[in-house]
Amino acid sequence: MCDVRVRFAPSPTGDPHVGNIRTALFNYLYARHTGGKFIIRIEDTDQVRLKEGSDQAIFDSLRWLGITWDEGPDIGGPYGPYRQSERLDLYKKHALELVEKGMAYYCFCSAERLENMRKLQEAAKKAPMYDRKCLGLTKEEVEEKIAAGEPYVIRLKVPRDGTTEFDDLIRGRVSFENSVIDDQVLIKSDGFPTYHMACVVDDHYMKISHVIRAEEWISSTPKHIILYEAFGWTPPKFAHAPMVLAPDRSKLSKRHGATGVKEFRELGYLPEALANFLAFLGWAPQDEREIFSLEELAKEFEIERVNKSGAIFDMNKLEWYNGYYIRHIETRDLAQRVLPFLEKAGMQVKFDDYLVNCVALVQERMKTLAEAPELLDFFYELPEYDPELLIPKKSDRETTKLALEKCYQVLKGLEDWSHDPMEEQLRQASTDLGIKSGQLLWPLRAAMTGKSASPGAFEVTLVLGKEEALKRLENAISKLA
RNA sequence: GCCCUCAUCGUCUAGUGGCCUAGGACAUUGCCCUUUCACGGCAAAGGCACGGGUUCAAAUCCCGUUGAGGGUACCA
Repeated sequence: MCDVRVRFAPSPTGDPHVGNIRTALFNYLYARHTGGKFIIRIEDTDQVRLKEGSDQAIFDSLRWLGITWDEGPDIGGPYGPYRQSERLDLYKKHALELVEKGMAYYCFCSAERLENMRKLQEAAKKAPMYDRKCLGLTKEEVEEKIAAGEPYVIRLKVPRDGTTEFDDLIRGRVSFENSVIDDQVLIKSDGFPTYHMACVVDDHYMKISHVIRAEEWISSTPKHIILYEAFGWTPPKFAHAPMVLAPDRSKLSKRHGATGVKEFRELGYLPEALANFLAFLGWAPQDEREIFSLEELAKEFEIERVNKSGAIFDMNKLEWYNGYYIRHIETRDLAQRVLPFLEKAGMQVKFDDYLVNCVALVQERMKTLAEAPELLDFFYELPEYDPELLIPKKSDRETTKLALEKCYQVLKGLEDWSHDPMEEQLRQASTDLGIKSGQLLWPLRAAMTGKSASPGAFEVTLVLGKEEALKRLENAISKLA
């Protein structure tokens, strides 16, 4: 039994997509579950789509989520290099070996000819496939063309009969007629390998045991298996995870809103929440638990339990997870995480006990870290507000003014600035005035916060401190004068 | 068009032939808690795509239909 070695092989085209990261997560969890290795390989074979700085964006996103790897371009490993652009010779060498064996061939057809050919085939309602024009070239003709500097690609000669099958760990047996598989380009005219070539060669030399990737790769798998066979290599095991879809069931893309990990980070989602949510997109444990840390996921995750059908990325559920994690992490920790969002909103805030005390009061109301500024701003600066805000629905201006003045007296005389005596005396005060507690507490809360929705009156008053509380009461009373 | 894959509440899912009168979570609605907003508690509504088989028994197995998704590139 061979050791488990799995890999995440993104192409560096920008901020990694949550769908890709879900695939990375599954690989990671499988590796950790089995005690195997998790490898990162950068597939930078498309010089056109390549985006500068993407490697870093990918590493950052994974690290942020808590995903660690055992081998990769940044940390090296025994089977490097882990960047395909640094392995070009290897691919070329193996492609030539296939040509030598008669299993691949040079093709000099122009893009225009290929395009015309496809159009004709489509018009004739036939599957568009390369017509093997260049397969008929003699060795001499090929050499002549190469010598003349004609651009060329190397194509795999796919058998025209028989079937290619594989046992997918998630889907069971999948079978393709070879006759529908095109003669895949292996080496492009710029000398770079195609995905199919590079991925097979690398997975072999990096001793990858399981290829866990998204469903969109199912129809490429037979091409890969044919390649493994051509080289005389044993293919790895395959597992094709379901797609991550948008609410309209199409592929999740930018027009549906946030799709990149970095975006979710900036939107104020916690890595714990995103990871937990993503793990549940296409996978679920046997029992009914919903909350899992990465460690717990690694313990429970089984590739055989991954679902077959596409999963819609439901923002509502993500938000719920996020709120849950916000409520359950340490308050000091939350305060720490909230700080950059407050600074970004232009608030003059530093990390201190006051901040922690404030955060404690909004912790169970916060769904994303990005909401922190609007939830906390009044603790630092009382916002402008309409005097009408002070007056509860079931009260009037006079009563409210009286209530506020009473609050002022009570708070001013309150020696023990703590919750229970404050509550006791304020409730007593409303009784004394012959009004309902709401007729006194709403105005107090509104005076303290300048908001219609906020944490409770006692809690806020307590945190603001006597001096500030009295100041805000004076301000409120003058508004009603 | 051709090939492949998939199909349980609106969404994520549990379910591997009898424990299913189909369970949970999110979202929705109502009630409770309550000074507001949240949180929390309780409750309601809501689903096995359709049609045939197989079987004493089917959400579960088989076939077909329909629908959805993916692939069909010198992109990955």
